[in-house]
Amino acid sequence: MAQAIAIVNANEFYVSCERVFDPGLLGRPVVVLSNNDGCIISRSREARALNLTMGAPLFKVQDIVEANDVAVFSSNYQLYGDLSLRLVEAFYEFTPDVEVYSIDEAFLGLETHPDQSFRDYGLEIKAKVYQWTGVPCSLGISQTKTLSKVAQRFTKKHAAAQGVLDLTDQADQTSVLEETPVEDVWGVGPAYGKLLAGAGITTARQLRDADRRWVRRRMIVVGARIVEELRGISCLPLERCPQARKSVTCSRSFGVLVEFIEELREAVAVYTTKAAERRRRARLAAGVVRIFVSTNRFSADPQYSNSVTFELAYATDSTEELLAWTRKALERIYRPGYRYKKAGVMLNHLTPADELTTRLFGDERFERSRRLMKAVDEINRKFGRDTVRFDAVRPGGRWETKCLRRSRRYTTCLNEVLRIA
DNA sequence: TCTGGGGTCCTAGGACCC
DNA sequence: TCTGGGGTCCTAGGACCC
Repeated sequence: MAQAIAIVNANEFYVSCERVFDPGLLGRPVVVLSNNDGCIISRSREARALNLTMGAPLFKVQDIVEANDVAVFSSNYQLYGDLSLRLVEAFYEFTPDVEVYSIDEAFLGLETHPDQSFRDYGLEIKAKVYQWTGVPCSLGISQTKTLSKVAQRFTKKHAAAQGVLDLTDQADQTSVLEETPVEDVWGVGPAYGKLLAGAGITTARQLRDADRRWVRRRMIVVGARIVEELRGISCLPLERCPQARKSVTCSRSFGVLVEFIEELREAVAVYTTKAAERRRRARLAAGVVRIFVSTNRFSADPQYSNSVTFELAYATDSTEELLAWTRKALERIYRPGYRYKKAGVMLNHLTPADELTTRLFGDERFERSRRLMKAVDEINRKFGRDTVRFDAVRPGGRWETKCLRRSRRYTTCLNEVLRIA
């Protein structure tokens, strides 16, 4: 029995999700935009060929988009999240050793029988995922996560090996690492890429064979681990149980610039509610609340950004209580005379909500508040988001994030399901 | 006119304590 | 004038990921 780690990565995931429900998009250039319809965050192969780069602001590439009839979508996270769950279900058909790494990829612990190659096994996984979801993916297989990533990116980039590359053999590793630019290694970003280039290290193979102490000194333990992993020594084990979140943020850019505190208040209240709902779903209470506001950093307007953090005497998961805190926080940092572009709410020091200590004062009121939240959550679950809400929470303001080209929520919203005429 | 959002980990350095 | 050593805790900031 042979063992290895595989990374399965959905190709152009958001674009692929859009294509699942609209096959007319196949073969066409397609892009998906970030929140507020700002930047390109997913591109089809055809869009890439038009030089539409990752992260490009839409307004800067509008000419290319129009000249080539590029299909443009706002991001539809309900749809992508739902398809992501279906991908994971497919993975579990093959192994219980699944680490969901992000919305579009997972590490799998693989075991094969002597008469089965990793590559054949990988092809089976790829086929099953496609059959179940309609989403194409690529796989890399090797001894460590970092090597598997190298393999997966290599097969994707060179459209080689039908999207499944087994890189468990050492001689193969050396030749692929040699052809891999060092910035393509998982964990090497722009800053480290530059540092390494300065030292004459431009390929993944050179990094693998670099002096350990030098790397440890200049790229801290993170870099040292990368080198070990490239040498086939696993430092990043598969994590089957996801670690509990340490923080949760809800922040958005505004659709229009906001000057007055009344509108900021509405936005902050909406973000607070979202963050609190997410925490209650995960049964976690927050001990620290932080809010921030900022102007548009790209504009020539006077700039201001600030944040404030409150440590709560008692952790809470009640929207009611959190709203009071974030409202107070906003008063503290709001300065008139600026045009605000963005605000956000962050919850920290998350602790299990069932283990909250009894409060010395006001515990009864807190319990009442929690019962209220429970009822609110149930109603909203049954009848849809914001069926009941606090008065401070007013969605639909001018400030709301733009989302003009969202496809239908085919899988999560009953009145948006696909119709067949 | 229009430029995303949500995370993690690691370290240096300051504050503070004995 | 001379001015220790070691520990902990916290935060800000850098780097990376998707």
